[in-house]
Amino acid sequence: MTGTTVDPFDTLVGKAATLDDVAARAGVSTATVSRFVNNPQVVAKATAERIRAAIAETGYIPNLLAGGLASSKSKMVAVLIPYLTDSIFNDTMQTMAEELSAAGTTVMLGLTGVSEARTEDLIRAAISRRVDAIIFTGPVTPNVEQMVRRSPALFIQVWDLPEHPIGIAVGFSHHAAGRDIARFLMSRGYRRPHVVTAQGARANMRRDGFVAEWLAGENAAPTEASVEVPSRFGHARRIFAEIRRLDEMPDVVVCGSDYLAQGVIVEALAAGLRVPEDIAVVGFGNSSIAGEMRPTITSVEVDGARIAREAIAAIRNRSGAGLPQERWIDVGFRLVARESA
Amino acid sequence: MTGTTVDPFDTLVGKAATLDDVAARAGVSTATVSRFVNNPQVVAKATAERIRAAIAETGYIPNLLAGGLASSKSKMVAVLIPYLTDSIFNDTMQTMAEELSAAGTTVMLGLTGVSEARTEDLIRAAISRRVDAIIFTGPVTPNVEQMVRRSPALFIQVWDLPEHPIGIAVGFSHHAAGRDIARFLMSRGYRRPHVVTAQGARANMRRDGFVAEWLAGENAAPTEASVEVPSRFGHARRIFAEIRRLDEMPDVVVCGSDYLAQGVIVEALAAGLRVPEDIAVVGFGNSSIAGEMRPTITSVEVDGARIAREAIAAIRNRSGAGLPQERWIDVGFRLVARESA
DNA sequence: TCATGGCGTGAAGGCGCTAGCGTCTGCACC
DNA sequence: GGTGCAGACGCTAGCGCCTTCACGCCATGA
Repeated sequence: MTGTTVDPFDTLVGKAATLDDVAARAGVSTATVSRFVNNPQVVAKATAERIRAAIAETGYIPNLLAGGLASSKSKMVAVLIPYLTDSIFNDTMQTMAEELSAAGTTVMLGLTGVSEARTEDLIRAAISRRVDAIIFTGPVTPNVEQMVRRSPALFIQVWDLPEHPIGIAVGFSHHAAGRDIARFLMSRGYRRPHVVTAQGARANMRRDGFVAEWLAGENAAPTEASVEVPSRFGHARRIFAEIRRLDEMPDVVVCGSDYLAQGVIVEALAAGLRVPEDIAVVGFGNSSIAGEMRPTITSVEVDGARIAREAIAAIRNRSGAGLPQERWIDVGFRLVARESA
Repeated sequence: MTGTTVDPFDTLVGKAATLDDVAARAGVSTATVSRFVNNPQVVAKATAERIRAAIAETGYIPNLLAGGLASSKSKMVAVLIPYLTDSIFNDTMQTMAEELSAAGTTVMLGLTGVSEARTEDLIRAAISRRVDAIIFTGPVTPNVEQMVRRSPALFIQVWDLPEHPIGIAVGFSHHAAGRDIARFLMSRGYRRPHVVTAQGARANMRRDGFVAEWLAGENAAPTEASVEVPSRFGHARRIFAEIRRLDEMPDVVVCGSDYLAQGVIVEALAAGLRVPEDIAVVGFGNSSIAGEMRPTITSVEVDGARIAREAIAAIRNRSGAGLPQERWIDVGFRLVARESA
């Protein structure tokens, strides 16, 4: 099945057809072919038919590098997220990629991790390609801000609502989400939460929201733990081991993602504990697994797909009429009570 | 937090600097600046320093649309996978995106789903952007084959080793993987496997490999079930319910992904069964959860990161010397026996 | 001293396409 | 038959950059 050595170049036959080739073949000017490609209804029926045929015969595929250069519109948007695996942004990303390509827009994917240098490189790369928009999730460094302000690309910060967005923001208040989780747990009578926070700005905002509300309720301070981002299933072993070493077992574990929550449940069950009777668990993100796990996981639903759609609408809106837009789009969140807490 | 209406355009200050601006400021020709940007070591030390300063002062960011057009090299590769969520390609994708952007190459992401039309659109879009390579996973339709053969882009099929790859292939034999799972289960004394296959070419090859080997061992035919792709955690409920309705309970469930395997384990445990004593489970892909689940999941390890690296090496190799390359790169696989079977 | 050869640089011609500006044609109307 | 008016189309000047070619300069060796 291996060993044969070939030159993969050999598949190429001749040179790719250009607008000129098509135009010559159809007996029209390049301008008309260009119009046909970008705006078919402005060319006459008969001409359109000839051009269509010429394109089919030549196998012409437009060169968007040239087109983008000439029109200074790239029909490309960059989407920058920290991780792909076990990521809370998965739904957003999936919807984004689906809807953008359905609309004929190319998606440039960038994985920033937690590195500022990497982030800046990716922003620079995006601007280099003259993307129409940059969809971004994460903290904005001064360098990034400067580059972005200089660029005509629309800058969209998603999954958060910063006070001073550079462009526009589509997200929700993480502080409020944390607060609502605290209220929910208090209403259910939980007394000793253990808060597991991932090392990231947004997770910290939720944590602060939770703790502030919790303390406002005249409760003792919750115990806490921290995990690296992304907050994954696999972190659960250590987290659970730590919990067992606490002086007093918490009665509920507040997790930064449903994957981590799932892991904690698995560990608890394996240790012979009942969930939620012996220990309750709360997730975040309402990933599909939250409703599918046994027990089902109480979580905070964030409509990732809607975030994607709002972002895309903003892009379309701007490239169209250039209307003034809302600077913040709050998609809210919703606590979904299930079996685990 | 909302309501203020602004024009996000207001962030733009003037026009982006071009090569000419930098050249004028540094007192050199555009050719020299271009050389500095693409191949710094060929310009003299002192000149380089002047150019560096000019770039910093102007905030120049190269226009890769123009650069690509002129050089007919886009420094961009398209990566086309079916899904992002719960996908077995996640590791490959993550590594791909990390290493490519580290190498200054832009990643164009395309989600093909299971639609041939969508796939063809994405291939066309990739060629439109004159990508250097297309990394592809899935069946190749005649239309795709034709477009790809006409294009100078390197076509790399990953996660599989088709008999007649269009460009090159990086993967492993799914048939052999299925066969080895069968052998493993026979050696462990299992008698009644239940095979859950996702609706996809590769999954079917594994299934065929499994069944052929199983029957060769003078065993009764296994029971089977099928799930939509991607084979996810959430499918487990239905699968498990079906299993319970079988005349005879299987003693092992062979799953198309670790996520599904995880789901089956959760269902089994929730039903009071012991894993693997009452029912064993085998996954596929050796995702991180396989080693983290309780019980840990027996799975087939495929080095997704290596697939990514081999693919990238092939691209680099070709754009460099253009050496003849292996047409097939077999990264193999490895059955990892753990607690669940 | 003079040829030789690098090395660093500049000039100029595209790369393939778009968009503004103009022209031409056909048709309705007077 | 002349006029006006669109609709359809062609011309042309770039978009910003890369790359070949040629040139001048200086160090080297004979």
